[in-house]
Formats: sequence, C-alpha cells, structure tokens
Amino acid sequence: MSDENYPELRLENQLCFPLYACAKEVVHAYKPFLDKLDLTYTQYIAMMVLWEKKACNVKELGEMLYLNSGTLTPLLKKLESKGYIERKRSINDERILNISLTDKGQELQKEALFVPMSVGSCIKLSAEEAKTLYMLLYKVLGLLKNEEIE
Amino acid sequence: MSDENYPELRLENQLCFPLYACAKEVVHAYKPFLDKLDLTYTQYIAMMVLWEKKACNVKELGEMLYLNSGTLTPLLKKLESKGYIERKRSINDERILNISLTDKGQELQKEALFVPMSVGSCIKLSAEEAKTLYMLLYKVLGLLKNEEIE
DNA sequence: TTAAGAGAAATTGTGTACAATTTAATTGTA
DNA sequence: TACAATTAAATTGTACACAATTTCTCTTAA
Repeated sequence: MSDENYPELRLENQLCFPLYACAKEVVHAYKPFLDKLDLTYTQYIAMMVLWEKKACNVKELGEMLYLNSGTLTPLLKKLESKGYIERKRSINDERILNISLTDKGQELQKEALFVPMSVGSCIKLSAEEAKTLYMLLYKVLGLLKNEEIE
Repeated sequence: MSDENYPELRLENQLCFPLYACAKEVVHAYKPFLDKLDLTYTQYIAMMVLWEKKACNVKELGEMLYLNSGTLTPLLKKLESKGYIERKRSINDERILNISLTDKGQELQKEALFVPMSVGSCIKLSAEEAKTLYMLLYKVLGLLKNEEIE
C-alpha cells in the first residue's frame, strides 16, 4: 500500500502539529474577549507579567515570555502609546530599558478579570486533564530548554 | 498580601501560556533540521499534507492546517518557486486552485525522513506521556471547534 | 436568461516572531 | 587609564497569521 509509506511523516502521527494548531486556536479563542480591551494576545501576556511584577526590563520580560527584542520593542511602544506602560532607561545602566505600569495600565487589570474565565468556559477540560496537560507542556518546555544548554 | 491579588491573571496559572510558549519552542526546535531542507516549519507541514495526499486544493489544505488563504497563497507561491509543487486552476471550477506535488517535491520526502526522529530525540517524553499529550491537545482542538459551530 | 447570492482565492493592512546586525553603554583586564 | 569584549535594545529583513475586502467564478431562483 503506497499510501502507508513513511508513516512518520504523516501529520496525524506528529506531536508538533496538534501543539502548533492548538496554540493558534487557543489564541484565536481569546480574540473576542481581548478585542473588548483593545489588546492583542501578545500584548495581553506582556500586561499579565506587569500586573504581577509591576515593573521589569525588556530582557526579563523576554525571558519570561520567550520573546526577543525584535518582537518586544514594537509591542512595548504600542502599549506605551495606549498609555498602559512607561518605558524609561535605567539610571544606573543606560543599556537597560525599564518597563513600568501606569495607573491606566493598573486599572486595566480589573477589566481583564473576566478574560480567563470566559476562555476557560470554551475549553471544558476536567481539572485533572488541565493539570496533566499543564504538567506535560512545562515538561516539554523544560526538555527543550535543557537541549539548548547542552 | 497584595502580590496575591487576582491569581487568575498570573501567567503561571494559565494553560494558554505554556501552550503558546511550547508551540513556539517546538517550532524552534525544528529549525536546524528544516534549514537543511530549505523549508520553514509552515512550508514543512504543507509538504507533509502533499506527501500524504499527493494533491489537494487551497481550501482543503487550509482546513487541514488551520490556515487561511492569506497565509497559504504566498507560502504556496514560494513552494512553487522552489519547484516542489504545481499550482493549477481547476478545469471544472476556475475558482479552485489545485496543488500537486512535482517529482522534485516527491523526492524531498526521502530527505525529510530524518526530521521527525531528530526532533523526537530532543523531546524525550515517554510513549505514555506523548500519547496523553497528543490526546489532550486534540481534545482541546475539538472543544474549540465545537465552540465555533454553536 | 439573468441578476443576486454564494464560494474560492488573492490582496491589503496590522501585528507578531525571530535571526542577524547595529548602536550604545558597561565591564574586565592588560 | 584605555581598549577589547560583553551586554541590552533597537533595527532590518524575511516569513508567517489572520481579519476584512476584493476579484472572479459559479450556482440558483425569479
């Protein structure tokens, strides 16, 4: 059966594809809710870091979000232009750009509270399943990070 | 403890973030191997569909890959310019663009055989874990797809 | 038979995403 | 001290990714 050749190259036999597709679809599921806040998904996760930490620099943010300055620089300028954050060079070390929440950015957190629950109600996994998925994803992330070091 | 406010908005308490980060890092892990084939990740998964089906149209490909024509049109033109595929309007219905493998595209499959194993060796999950992860990802994809219909 | 509606792909505009390079600042060391 | 090496962001160039619109084709119903 020639159709059965190279089964390892079939989309359905790969982990990477459902991961790739699932991530895209989950981001897509956020869109209608984030639209109400005038945030994109990437802007939203950047704001989440700031809501938690209040302030950080570009390098730290990049490490947390797995994003580099090529992505972050324009994104942070956008968030600044919306009035949610401030960008200021560090006084001690001018290479470093410190990001901090404005009052308006802080306020936005309250308006964003409905988002996780709204999306959660679209993805009806059991607590057990969610926990397993969470654990496995962080395991893969860990494995890939080790790979870089070796 | 003011730091503990709004725990539902903490990055670490969300499923979406590890999913997003993990998908990006897995695509990143493919890069060194796909570079040898001069393919990007998206081009690679498009080729995987064609290696399996030999031919399809843009709409079908989009449904399988969760991608729309805005992404696929330039990507398929690129694969055509590399000589891996042919793009031809359907004779029966000129709206439809049929994609088919060229001999060169078919040949490329043999060279791509090492890719899944190479990436697999970076992501050392047990067979059990991989199966669970696979199942959960397809479950989420299914839940999100149902959401659209309702 | 033809105009309205539906479909498929292409196009446009915005926003990531990253590799590679550049710029500017700091650090380490001879 | 002085300069090479390092570091942090910004910039540049390429490639997605998708919403909204457009173009062209096909179907359908009056």
